[in-house]
Amino acid sequence: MSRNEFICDCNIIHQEVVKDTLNKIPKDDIFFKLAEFFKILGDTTRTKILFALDQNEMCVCDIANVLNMSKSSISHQLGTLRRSGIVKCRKQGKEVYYTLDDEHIKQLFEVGLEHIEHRI
Amino acid sequence: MSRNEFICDCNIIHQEVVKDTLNKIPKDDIFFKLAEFFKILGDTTRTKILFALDQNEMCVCDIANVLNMSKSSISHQLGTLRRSGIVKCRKQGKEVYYTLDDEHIKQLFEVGLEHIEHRI
DNA sequence: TTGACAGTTGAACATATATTCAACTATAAT
DNA sequence: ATTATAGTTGAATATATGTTCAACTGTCAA
Repeated sequence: MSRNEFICDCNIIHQEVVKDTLNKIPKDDIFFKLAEFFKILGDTTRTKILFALDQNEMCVCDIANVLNMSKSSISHQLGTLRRSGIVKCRKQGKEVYYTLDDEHIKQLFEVGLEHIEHRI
Repeated sequence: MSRNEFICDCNIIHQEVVKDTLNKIPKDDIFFKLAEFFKILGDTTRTKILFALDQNEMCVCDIANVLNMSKSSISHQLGTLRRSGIVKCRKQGKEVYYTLDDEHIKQLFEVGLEHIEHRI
């Protein structure tokens, strides 16, 4: 069992390590969801929105002014964040107010910033 | 001061909130680096690689076998992870062995998984 | 020296995604 | 009722990115 048992184009050099890892590795859908979550955080517009909402509840126009971007663009991103369960909104009159809906965001930012500092 | 002072296409509805947020918000390059870091984690292939490396030091072929993907693809992703300072490698003979080079990865995975659980 | 294999790399291709634009809904004010 | 504004949405466009392919380097063994 050293070759051609997998689709990949190389031999298994360390059978035990590979076997051990295959035993421990979670199912694909876990990685899919995990990557999907981090992908949401992997955009400057969204990270700015999340930072802003961590400071204050804000309506779409407020956010657009803070980021100096169009309402449409912000609204699209807020939709993405809402569908991911990271922000929630409440409607009041003509305005829609957004807040964070995830207690991990601040923590993730802190860890992320630590990584950045560590890399300078 | 309620209009046309910013490029964005809407009024400032809550001046104080906007002002307060603008005072607190970090500079663009911070968000750029932060998003860049999270973007790295926002791909299933890379999250799998990182999980695998968190279990064992592995060479490229080992990882390719675990993920059932081509050497080339894995090598490209390892390059991305290396340039981001998330993994490091050592060469021994023909093989190149990779390990994690960031103490935050496990922590980030845990927080990410908490978010996923919370969303089910 | 020759062949085999681990790994890297650049180009090409396919796919994903962020922003813009235009049209639309809903609410408030006159 | 009409007008103005907040916000949403789908299509289009431009850009970013992941994988494949082919060519390449470096190391080991015969």
